[in-house]
Amino acid sequence: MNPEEARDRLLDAAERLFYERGVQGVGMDDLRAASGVSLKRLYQCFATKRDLVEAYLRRRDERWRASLFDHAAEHGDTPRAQLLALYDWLASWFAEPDFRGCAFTNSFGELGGTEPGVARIARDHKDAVREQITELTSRLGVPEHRALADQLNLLVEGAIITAAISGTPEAATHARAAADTLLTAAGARPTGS
Amino acid sequence: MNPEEARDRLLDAAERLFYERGVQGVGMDDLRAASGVSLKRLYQCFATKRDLVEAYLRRRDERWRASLFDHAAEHGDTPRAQLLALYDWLASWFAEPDFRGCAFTNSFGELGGTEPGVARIARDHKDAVREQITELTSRLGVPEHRALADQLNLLVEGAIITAAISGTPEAATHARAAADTLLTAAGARPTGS
DNA sequence: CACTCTAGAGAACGATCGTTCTCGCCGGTA
DNA sequence: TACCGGCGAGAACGATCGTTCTCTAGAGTG
Repeated sequence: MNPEEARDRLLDAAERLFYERGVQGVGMDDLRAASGVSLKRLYQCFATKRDLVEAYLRRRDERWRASLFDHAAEHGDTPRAQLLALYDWLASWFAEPDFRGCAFTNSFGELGGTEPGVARIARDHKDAVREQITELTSRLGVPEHRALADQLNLLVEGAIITAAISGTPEAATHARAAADTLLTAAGARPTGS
Repeated sequence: MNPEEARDRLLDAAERLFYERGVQGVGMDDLRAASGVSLKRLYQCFATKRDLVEAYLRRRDERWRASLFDHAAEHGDTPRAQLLALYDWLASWFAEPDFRGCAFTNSFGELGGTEPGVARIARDHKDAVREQITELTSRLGVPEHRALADQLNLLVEGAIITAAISGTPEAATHARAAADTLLTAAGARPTGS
């Protein structure tokens, strides 16, 4: 097994186990067993558990945002439709059987108070999401598009945490309806959807 | 020291330390030191750490909701004003120096995947908050008041997690503005505020 | 005073965990 | 063949932690 493959398998195992059980609920030996990578190679790839946790979060940030905003770009021909498509993506995410909320929110809750690196990665992730939403609202041609983006972002965050803790996906449809109202009130032309 | 006082001091220490560092970041000896209650009495009050964690969360649920909705009742003479007052309460909470988000969200992120008791308490808490918001929207005299309550609740949740991770309190004002828009769109008479 | 009961301080125990070390095996090379 | 370097398996180490146990001192009671 070459080093890149070992690293990928470790990150795959880390993503699955950390997300499912929390960081402190997964031991290095669990990761060895789940990845098939020996402890010696594991510590060659990641000198400490903290390094592995941060690499896991950074990779997840990139993939998660790409998946969300690629979906939006592909499922809407207007900025307004693209913004509403965010909530459709959330709905299908919430329906996945192993959905357990936002990995960054969960990691922040677990480690944010004691691990500044984790807190910073969570903050960077949330900032990046909000920035990409702002990019979409900027194309609506409405005044106060930044304030609108902040409000739409709150609906995204609220839907994720509500769906995670309630265990039901309906928060996505509530968020979508609220977003539709806010878009209309902000002056975005309705698209009929 | 009588048993009730020991219990109170333990719960006070637990609330402060668990909220600040996360459950797994606090040892039983830390709680002993912070509370001044000996380990022997600690285990007389709470047979296991899990029992203490759940008691901490239950007490916090009662106090937190009472504080939020008492403030709403006292700072609004109409249902609409009371609903908007929720976000003012959030703003002052977010500004507290040791604010670190929702204790239930944080505990769910840390332990929800492995401790069903914690997951259930978090779910009960969120359900209770939403129920109390629904109680307020029911007095607005608008159609679809339940859907409106769900949407206002998403703004509350989104504001809490956003303020926690960003470290800034501005999410409360964004949430309030969005709530105002949603209330108006739902047909609630403006109060001028 | 003698006895008993309780509580506190802190040691001890057993489990877990992050990290490192040992050892034996195998592939490449002269 | 003889050597060598790196690898995997898993033991070992040291720290932490939840929980229990020991020992001692003191308060209450006759």
